[in-house]
Amino acid sequence: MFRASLTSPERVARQIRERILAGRYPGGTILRQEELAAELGVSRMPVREALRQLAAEGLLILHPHRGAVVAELSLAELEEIYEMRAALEPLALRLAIPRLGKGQLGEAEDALDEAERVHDGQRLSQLNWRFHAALYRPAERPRLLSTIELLHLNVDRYMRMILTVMQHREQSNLEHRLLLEACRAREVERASRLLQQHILEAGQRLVQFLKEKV
Amino acid sequence: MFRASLTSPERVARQIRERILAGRYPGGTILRQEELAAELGVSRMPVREALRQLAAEGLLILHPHRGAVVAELSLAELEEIYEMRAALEPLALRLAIPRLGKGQLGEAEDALDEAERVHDGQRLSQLNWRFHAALYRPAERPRLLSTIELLHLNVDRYMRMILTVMQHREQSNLEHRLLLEACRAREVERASRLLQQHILEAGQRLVQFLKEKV
DNA sequence: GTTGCAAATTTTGGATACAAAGGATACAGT
DNA sequence: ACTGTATCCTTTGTATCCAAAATTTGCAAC
Repeated sequence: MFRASLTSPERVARQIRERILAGRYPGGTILRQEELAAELGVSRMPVREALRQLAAEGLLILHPHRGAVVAELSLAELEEIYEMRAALEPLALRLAIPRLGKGQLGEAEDALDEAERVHDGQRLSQLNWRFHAALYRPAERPRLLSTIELLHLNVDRYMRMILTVMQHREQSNLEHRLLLEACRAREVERASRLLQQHILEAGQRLVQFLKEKV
Repeated sequence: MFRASLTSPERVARQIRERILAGRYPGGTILRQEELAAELGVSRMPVREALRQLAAEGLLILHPHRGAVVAELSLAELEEIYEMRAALEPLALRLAIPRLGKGQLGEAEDALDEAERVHDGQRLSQLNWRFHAALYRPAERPRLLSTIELLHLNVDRYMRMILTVMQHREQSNLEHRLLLEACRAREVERASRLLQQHILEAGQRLVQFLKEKV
């Protein structure tokens, strides 16, 4: 029979991933297999598979015989990801709106409500994804959804930094509320326009924020 | 210093990938590590990493403790991939057209010329990708390009089947020529409209073809 | 002091060996 | 005959060990 039985490479991958996203391993960090293995209480073998997994997700770059380096995202690449999101997410939303039920709308609203109360970066990032994913899921496009998720994953490290800036959060919340209303009203065109604009503007704010931070 | 030194997992991944795309391992096939290892003259370890790589590419599904299964693409998923391509490729083309040089236009044209003479499925698939990639590359959006490449990879198995059907090829070549002309003339809007239409229609033809084949 | 080379060290890549999980099979009980 | 269960076999998962590659260090020559 089936059993979930999370296998070590997956557990290890999850832990390393979270460390990268939390900023504990900034871009450029060299990850040593032995070190990770010892720290996570496994041998190097599962670590190697985890590293390959994370490399496939775009969080690492594997240099043969030289090790795994945490991927650095240039501002250009960051903007690129937002361009891709701006192309894909409105597509998902368009397909989803006709099938949106009370359940998803409620889930999205709950995420927004909590996001206004909470202040932890990791949690805010989770809620942000939950909001978006709830709206896209009814489209029933698994590949599209997981591609979008991967893009989110890749900007998440930087997202978390700006998610604690109050000005950004207020603007973002406002846009989210407007988007949700458009979805409720089944106004496909307006919703997808709002979403595209929301993504592009969030991208611009993030790039701006990172530029100033240096 | 640097050395290319293709590492075994990559070699192994490439070979398995080619077998999947060529139809030698159809969807649903269970891949046994030991068997692959023996056949490719390595131990199970590089095979495992290769399998993980291919799973990340979407060609396999890894079931913990139960093995790797070649991914089956339902017609719905196939259409989904074409929807994604129709969203992403016109974006890449728009960004690329202003920067298209003689080099890329020539490369694209060469690919079309050869595609009209050649009849081998694998080669045709290569040429088809070369044509598209040549037009997108000047956009200088590496993630966008590799995402598109991944989508191509995932439909390639089915593409190869229809690429030997003369009627499809003629239609496709015609559309490619029109697209190339629009690019030469720097008509961004027309070119991106042609491309989107080309992708959606190719997807429809493929779905139709596969439906009839059953 | 700087540059070039070579040995030594570190670190990754790959193979073998062992453990554990899943599935198949045979047997016992009803 | 059928069902449930225990055991065996196959296959995957993980650890350990050895080999190969890359980096670092030390030494020598200029």
